[in-house]
Amino acid sequence: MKPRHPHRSEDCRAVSAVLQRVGDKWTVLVVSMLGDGPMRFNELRHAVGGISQKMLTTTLRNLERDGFVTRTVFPTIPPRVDYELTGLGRELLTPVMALGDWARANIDRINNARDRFDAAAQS
Amino acid sequence: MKPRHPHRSEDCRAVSAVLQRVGDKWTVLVVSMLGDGPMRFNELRHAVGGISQKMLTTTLRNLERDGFVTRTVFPTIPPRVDYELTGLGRELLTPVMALGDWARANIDRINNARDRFDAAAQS
DNA sequence: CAGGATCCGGTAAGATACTG
DNA sequence: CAGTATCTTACCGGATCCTG
Repeated sequence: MKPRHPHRSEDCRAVSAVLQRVGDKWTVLVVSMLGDGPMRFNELRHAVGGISQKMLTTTLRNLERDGFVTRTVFPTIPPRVDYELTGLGRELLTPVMALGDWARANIDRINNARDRFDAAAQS
Repeated sequence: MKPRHPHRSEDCRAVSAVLQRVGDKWTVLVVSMLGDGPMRFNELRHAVGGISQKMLTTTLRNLERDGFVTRTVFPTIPPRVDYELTGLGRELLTPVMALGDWARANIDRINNARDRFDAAAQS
């Protein structure tokens, strides 16, 4: 009687790939910050906090590559670059936020399980 | 007029931490396989496909540590170990599946964006 | 201001061999 | 069967310095 949805290997890989992008160290933070509207590089850097400029650059490049953000350069002096979520990026935000809400709601349970496991492994 | 939900730094970190666990290379595959019911080690290994026994072991240990799966040892010969999702694990499956569905639905758009970006970067 | 270039350390990930 | 132990490789993430 189980629903038994297929688990097509190919699909699972695609899901896994997307989750790996989303799950890398900074992506979610950056995307959720951009959820409030376009931001400049250093503005983003400061808002996220604790990210190096290198990692912010690579994170943004990857997001741009996958079509989640647009990069707009204003050829002024000093230069100015705006990053903004695309439609795809905003759509991504929905399931990610859902997972985020779940995480917030259950982080205590996870931490408790972790503490119990570590305590049990102590012996 | 934006909703402007808070982005409490602490919360975002927790979310990010959970996403990193969920987003590591094999976790989603393993959890989704276990979504159909308990499985043994090698059964899981074969079902996932392409995972080394070492990575499967560490993935399962981490999932056990965080309270997502239980590990049941039958002291028979040959030994038998069943892995099964906990309640927490099954709850996790819901938002993860939602993200998975989104990923399946949009993988083409992502790949297209990627191809376009790479083609543009060619010059 | 926004980043490119470079170096370095830590850890993830795989292959292989061995064990209860 | 279900791991553990060990080794090697690869890449991630950070720090620092430099440029238009």
